[in-house]
Amino acid sequence: MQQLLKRLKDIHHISEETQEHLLAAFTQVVLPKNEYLIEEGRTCRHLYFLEQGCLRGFYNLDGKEITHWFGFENDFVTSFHSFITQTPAVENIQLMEGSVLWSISKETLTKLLDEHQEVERLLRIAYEKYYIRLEGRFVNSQFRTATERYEQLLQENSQIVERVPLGYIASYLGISQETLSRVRSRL
Amino acid sequence: MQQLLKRLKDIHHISEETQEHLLAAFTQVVLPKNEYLIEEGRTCRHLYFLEQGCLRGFYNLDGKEITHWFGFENDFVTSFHSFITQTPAVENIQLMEGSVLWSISKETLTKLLDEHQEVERLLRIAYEKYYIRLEGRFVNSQFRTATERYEQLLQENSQIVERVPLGYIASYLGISQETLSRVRSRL
DNA sequence: TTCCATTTTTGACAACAGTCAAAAATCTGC
DNA sequence: GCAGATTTTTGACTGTTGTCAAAAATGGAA
Repeated sequence: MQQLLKRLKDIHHISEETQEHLLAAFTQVVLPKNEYLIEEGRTCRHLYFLEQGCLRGFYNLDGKEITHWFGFENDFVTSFHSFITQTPAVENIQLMEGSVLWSISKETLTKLLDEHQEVERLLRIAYEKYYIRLEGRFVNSQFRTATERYEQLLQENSQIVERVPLGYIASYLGISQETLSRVRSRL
Repeated sequence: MQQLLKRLKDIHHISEETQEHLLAAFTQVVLPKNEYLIEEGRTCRHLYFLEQGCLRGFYNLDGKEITHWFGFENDFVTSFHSFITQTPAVENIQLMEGSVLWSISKETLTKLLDEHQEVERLLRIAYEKYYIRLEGRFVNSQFRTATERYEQLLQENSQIVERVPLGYIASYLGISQETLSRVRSRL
């Protein structure tokens, strides 16, 4: 739980009192490999902090599974669209390893936001960070070739390459598994 | 200015008092076609509300201009990365039509955030909306063909097609101008 | 209206990436 | 350690898109 607290404090300063309330709001969840955290069609009522393990978000397109993001240690994960709008998720989130997570419900978070101005600010800053991170990924994905994207992944996110099956990485990069295999053998 | 107020109120309820402070914080800016709002390498110190007109964000990649987003009436625009982190912008923002904007500086916004909890919440909710909008665009851009992306643009954002030169749209969709021209002639 | 600059279209060709299919390698549970 | 399932690689072929170059169309200013 110290990990979660550290991550929160890295985003924005939190008073002792708010720290206590925040930590009390999270519940530990331990799940085995391949389990689903969120399933398509169901509304996502929790936000999770991933303490240990890794997972992927994917959706179905023309019968194929498209993995569009990965989560690792110290990430906050959920289907953001579903969690924010409280509408059914279009994606699935599945554990790629047995994982330890900390969960907070939408209601509890809303309550904290009302009661602690610091939490409101913390969340605003967290969204800022997440926004510009997504923007960076978007720009890179659209305007670089498959090989360039893989090379960049190797440099900036080598743990993905080490911990994730090639097929998932291929769809994450927006290319076929065969092409990725060839790109890799060329390097 | 009523347009700006309406847009803010659509995001989240604002008290009369906060409304006054908010509106007083914005300054009108009128700029002609082709003018730059933000230039690559300079740090962006303002957030803008676009009341009338349209503009594009683009950056240079291997000597080519890549337009990666457009702004139209009622959009909040800036180089978010530069504005949030206060580091030099990697992108340019250029007016595609003569435009009327309302500008707020980073310092003024920071002050408002400190003094009005409502503004903090409004901004948090705005980021939520912008985040899930970007997420949707990301998913579509990476996993659909050029033709599909253009068809979707026609359906969901026909004003882009009507108001923006084809060359800008092509790079927005991540394809060459020639390919877009052929896609269009086939429809 | 006319001229010039800009934007869009068309053609020919090359390169990159996708698909289908099968073989090879790797991982898992017993 | 073995058998079966899963994952990765390889091969042959196809199709889409990019590039370069030139022609056609469009738009704006005088």
